[in-house]
Amino acid sequence: MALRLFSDQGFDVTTVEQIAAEAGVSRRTFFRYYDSKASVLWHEFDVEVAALSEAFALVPADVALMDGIRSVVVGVNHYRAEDVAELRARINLIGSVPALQASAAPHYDAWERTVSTFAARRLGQSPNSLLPLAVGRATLAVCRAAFEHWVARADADLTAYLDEALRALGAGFGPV
Amino acid sequence: MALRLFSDQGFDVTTVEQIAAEAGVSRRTFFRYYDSKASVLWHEFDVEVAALSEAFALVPADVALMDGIRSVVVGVNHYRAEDVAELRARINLIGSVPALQASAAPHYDAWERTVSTFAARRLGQSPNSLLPLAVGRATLAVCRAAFEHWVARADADLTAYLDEALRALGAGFGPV
DNA sequence: GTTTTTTTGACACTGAGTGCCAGATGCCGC
DNA sequence: GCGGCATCTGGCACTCAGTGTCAAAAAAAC
Repeated sequence: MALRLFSDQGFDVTTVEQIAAEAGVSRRTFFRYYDSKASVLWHEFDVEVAALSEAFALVPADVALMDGIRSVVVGVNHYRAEDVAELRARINLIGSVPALQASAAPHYDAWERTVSTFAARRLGQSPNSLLPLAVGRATLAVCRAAFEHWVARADADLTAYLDEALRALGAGFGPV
Repeated sequence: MALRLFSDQGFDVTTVEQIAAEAGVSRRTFFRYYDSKASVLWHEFDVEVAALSEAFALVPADVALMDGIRSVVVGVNHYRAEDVAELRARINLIGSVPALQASAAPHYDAWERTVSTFAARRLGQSPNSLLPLAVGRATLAVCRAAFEHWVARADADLTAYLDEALRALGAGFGPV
């Protein structure tokens, strides 16, 4: 499928024509199922957003804000062993191809808004207030750092990096 | 110039042909000075990255990591009163036009790397290590929240929001 | 089996971005 | 001044993503 084409020959040189042919449909039909060439890769990510949102609803009220976020995010990012190779390929592409980084914004936005909504509830503020916004953005930021760090080295579990990054965030990256 | 065209009629419907005509050059020449239609808007931002990098070099060694970051970022974001309107227009466009959000990645990346490099020096680690990466990303994340919050309401100074967001980050968004 | 609705493919079009080449423009020593 | 040089510019042609339109095909409903 598309992921293999992108990984093998590169995202930029792969045309929609090719992807469509691989899938046995016409170019025009491809664009009826996906908004763009890049959006093929974001489907899994969007699924995670939905999972995130469900998991947040189950966090007990006595868990501290950043602890709740950390447990939810780490929990949602447990992958089956047979899916890890594909996950790595996807994150690697997203992290290294400029055209794919460019396509990230709306998906990141939905992810962040999910966290912001949870933070807003906990803080008794609107999701558009400064603090909830900042919490949502910062959470994704450190997770992306963990994702990329994990892809760069094969040495540990993804969740270990996520946990470390989110703990550091919750501690204000200090005391230093 | 381009910013006015984008603000007046919208980014998407403004063609490079128009911008080039406005500047009195050909379409082809436009692309010799700018990589893309969007990159016109990022020049100022890239200038800030350079200023950031210089300011970090002057931070005394006894200032705590997140305090140093906060003072540098806030210091770099003091704008002259006559430039504020243009800044608002630019941030507003960047925050609301999908095509412009998509073009942000390389510029954000440079900004983040500047912060990561400072954090790495302070932590005695490589800029590619998990923690410095996370600090750089998270710092931009909360600043973007502050920028957008500032654009949405006209009520306070930009630096006040930046300061608030960065203080919250340094405190791990707690205690809550 | 016929009508209605959905899905698909073909075609044409816009506009971003790039490679290529020829002409214009500026700059040097002489 | 003038020829030679490098750089800048504009025109042209091309690829490819993405979109609108419409007619044919395929499914679904009756």
